[in-house]
Amino acid sequence: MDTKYGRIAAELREAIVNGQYSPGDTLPAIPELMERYGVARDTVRDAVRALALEGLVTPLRGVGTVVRDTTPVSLSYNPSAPARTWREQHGDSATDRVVSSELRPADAEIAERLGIAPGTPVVHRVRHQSVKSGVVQIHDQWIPADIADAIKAAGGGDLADPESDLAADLFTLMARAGHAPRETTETISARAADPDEQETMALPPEVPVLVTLRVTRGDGRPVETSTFVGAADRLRQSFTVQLTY
Amino acid sequence: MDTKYGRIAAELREAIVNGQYSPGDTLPAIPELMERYGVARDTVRDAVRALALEGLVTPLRGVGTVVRDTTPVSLSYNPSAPARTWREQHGDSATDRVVSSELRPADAEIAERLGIAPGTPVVHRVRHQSVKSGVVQIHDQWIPADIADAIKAAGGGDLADPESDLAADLFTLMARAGHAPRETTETISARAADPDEQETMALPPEVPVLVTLRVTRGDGRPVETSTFVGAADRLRQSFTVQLTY
DNA sequence: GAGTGGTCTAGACCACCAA
DNA sequence: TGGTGGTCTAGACCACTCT
Repeated sequence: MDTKYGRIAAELREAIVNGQYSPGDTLPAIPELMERYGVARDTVRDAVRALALEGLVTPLRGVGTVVRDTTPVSLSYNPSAPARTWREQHGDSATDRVVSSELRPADAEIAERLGIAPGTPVVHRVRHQSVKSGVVQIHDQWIPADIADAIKAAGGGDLADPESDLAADLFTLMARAGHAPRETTETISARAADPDEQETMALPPEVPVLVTLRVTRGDGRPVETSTFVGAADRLRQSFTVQLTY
Repeated sequence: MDTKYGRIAAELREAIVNGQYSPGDTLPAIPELMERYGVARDTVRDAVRALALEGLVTPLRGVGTVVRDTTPVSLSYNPSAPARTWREQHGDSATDRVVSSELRPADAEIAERLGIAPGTPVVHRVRHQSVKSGVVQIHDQWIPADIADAIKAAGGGDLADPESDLAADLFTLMARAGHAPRETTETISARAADPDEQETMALPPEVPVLVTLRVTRGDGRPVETSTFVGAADRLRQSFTVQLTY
């Protein structure tokens, strides 16, 4: 890059990856960078925008340009033990917090994913999955109300109550309640983050999100569907499939 | 968005999704938009940049701001028939072209993925996988040279020759040559596109790429590793896993 | 209130492409 | 050569956060 803002971005990038700025630190303010490099305000902003685009920094009005933590977070799909919890995968400093859980009528998209009529009651649960540096994935999950009822009847706990401590992981509870998951399909894509997502995960607008749609089927019907949204520059999703040749 | 550039972007976005501009068309030039909206040049550019960030348009110097084709392209992973070809998945207008194929020493990363010593010869194949509107995925593949030799000896064709027509899909050839694939692991993430990728897939710099790393193992050793890089706003990758509860 | 980043202007020059 | 987008300036005003 032989532009001014490109050179400034390169210098700042170098300083960040070399550890001269640590995650949480703020870069020098725009007026200071203007003076240091002898350029106009918009030139500095172009440089900062380039870094934000790479996911290295998050400019915050009234605060400064904050250096992000870009340590990768891996999600692995292991068919023989697919329901490992977030904390089991990421250690004790990780948290998986249920932020809401309620009974609602299914909208058109969820109804289609679950193979039910729109308006049928479903339990909608939202979790924020975090590592030390903050929320890295938002998990929206929908479960048909009759399956939630079966789990409650089997002593598994009340899914629609965000305060309820469940007796085990959801798939195990489903199995105990006679709705054992048999097969799961995930569809992965990426897109720009919406403002809500930017706020919860402290993402600069330029960092995309990895979006995973999951539909889990039991015997003859879907038992659960989920949408996972995570910071694309930090998540790695892996899975293994057996082949027959 | 109650900024000027946000409103201009919204109007242009509306016109694009409504079909007033078709893929390949150019938006009105910057000076015309300046006059139409009564704003300064950089305000128009901010609006155009927002659209480029969403993957809707690609500004090209000397040409204009070109509207992109954003039809989604789905990739599905079907364990019972995992080696479906690109054309089988996407129809006759799709192409899967081998752009290079050569014998080379493995670099450190590839050696690690294949479990061999750095410098061991491997066949490196590069394909461009396209749909009607252009290249949407770049597939880099590495195969240990001894396995390529075994395939050649079994009459499957010369992998290192980009002109060679192979007798069947690679995994089938491997099975015939005594190196049947047994298991494959894919790791998916997303990141900004590098300049090469931007050029081959006609991506605006703001559109991220979905990156899939694949390692395929046969009996006791990796038989192949691949890197797939595709336009994240167009690709959907899905896979299905059987569960046991 | 002081300091931060966000938006916007009017004008200039440059790099690139097509006819 | 004329038109396109890309960069850059100097200055202004605004929105937001923190103390």
